[in-house]
Amino acid sequence: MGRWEPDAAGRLRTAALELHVERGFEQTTVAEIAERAGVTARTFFRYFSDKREVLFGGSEHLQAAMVAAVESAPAASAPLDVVAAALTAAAEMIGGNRAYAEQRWSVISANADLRERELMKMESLAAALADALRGRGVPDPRAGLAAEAGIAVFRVGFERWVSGPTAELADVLAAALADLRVLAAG
Amino acid sequence: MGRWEPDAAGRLRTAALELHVERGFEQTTVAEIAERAGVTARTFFRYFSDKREVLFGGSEHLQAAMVAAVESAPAASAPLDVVAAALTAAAEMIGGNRAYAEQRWSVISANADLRERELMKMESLAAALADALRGRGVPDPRAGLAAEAGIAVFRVGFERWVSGPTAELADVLAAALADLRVLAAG
DNA sequence: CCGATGATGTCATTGAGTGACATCACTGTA
DNA sequence: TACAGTGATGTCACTCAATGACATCATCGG
Repeated sequence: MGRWEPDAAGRLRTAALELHVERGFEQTTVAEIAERAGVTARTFFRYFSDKREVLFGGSEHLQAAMVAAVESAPAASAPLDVVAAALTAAAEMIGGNRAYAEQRWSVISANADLRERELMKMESLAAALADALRGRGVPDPRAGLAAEAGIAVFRVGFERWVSGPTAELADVLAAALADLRVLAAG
Repeated sequence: MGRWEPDAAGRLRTAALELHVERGFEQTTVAEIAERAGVTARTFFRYFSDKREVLFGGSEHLQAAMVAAVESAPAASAPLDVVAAALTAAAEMIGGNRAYAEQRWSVISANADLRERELMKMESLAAALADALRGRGVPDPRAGLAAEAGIAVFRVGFERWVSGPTAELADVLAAALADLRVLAAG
């Protein structure tokens, strides 16, 4: 046992989400989040590089899972099928916590600065996927394109999933990818 | 003639780009930009909602041109062909000033906050294109998907254009779109 | 000549973010 | 047992982005 309550970062994440739901992101100061978590604002910035970052905790795990799915896909798979495997991996990781996803989404979509950060995370994801595709031998303009297209599918599908009626995330993403294929063929 | 030098916004844009090229975005304060432009920092914030926005002046025009291209495309065109028309319109608007685009790009790509804002502008563009496609009768999941895919093509193509050897932006974008079609078919 | 207008300046304030340094429980080791 | 080292946290001071309130003043219409 340490000198302090354990898991300061987790407490900060919880406190932040609570306060953001209660009164909105802009109306919440870092000092207030820190106070609810039982630390000071200085400690907040030791765990999170800025005020927004506290809402984007699991993004490295999601990225790692999607990259792993790309790397472990059959060697013969076409690029977009590999991307499909990455989307399935993402759905497995996120699709189970719809209530949490919805709450977090309501906070993020209500604030422009948070939407910006979300886009940045998606772009980082796309860059990692593109790298992984290049590692499989997909040549350069196509690797980036397949990755970006995959992220576009993810974003459109995810938004439909959190906003719309009950459905499995994996199914929504698969349908969106199928739609993209139809579009490109038409 | 006004009481002050005209075109304060233009002077601020010029001063900002100069300073950002000279010493980088983070190492430049709003007060310094304003001083070089001959105004105060308070005036800077009257023209631009935040420090980053001064670098994204023409984005409304680009958006308007692309939306207009979508709206004036032949009624029989498939969604992705309509998007292609929008990309052509974008290339016409941007493709001429490669030196400026390169300078601006070097500033933006060197800073995470600016890349975030750039992504936000792209997303706003995608939303506007999706709206325009819906206005043409493209049903809802596909409109968003086609718009996002088009923006993905634009981003990948634009980056290739500014970074790579001499080529026409319109050609690079057309090639990227063709690549996307190949990917989706494969 | 005068009052309205609009662009700008001045001032005060809040809050994000950072660097420097102090504190203090716990750990291992002599 | 004592003591130096480590690591997480607190404290303090500071810079700078961003905003609201109010003052200033040249120009324009009457």
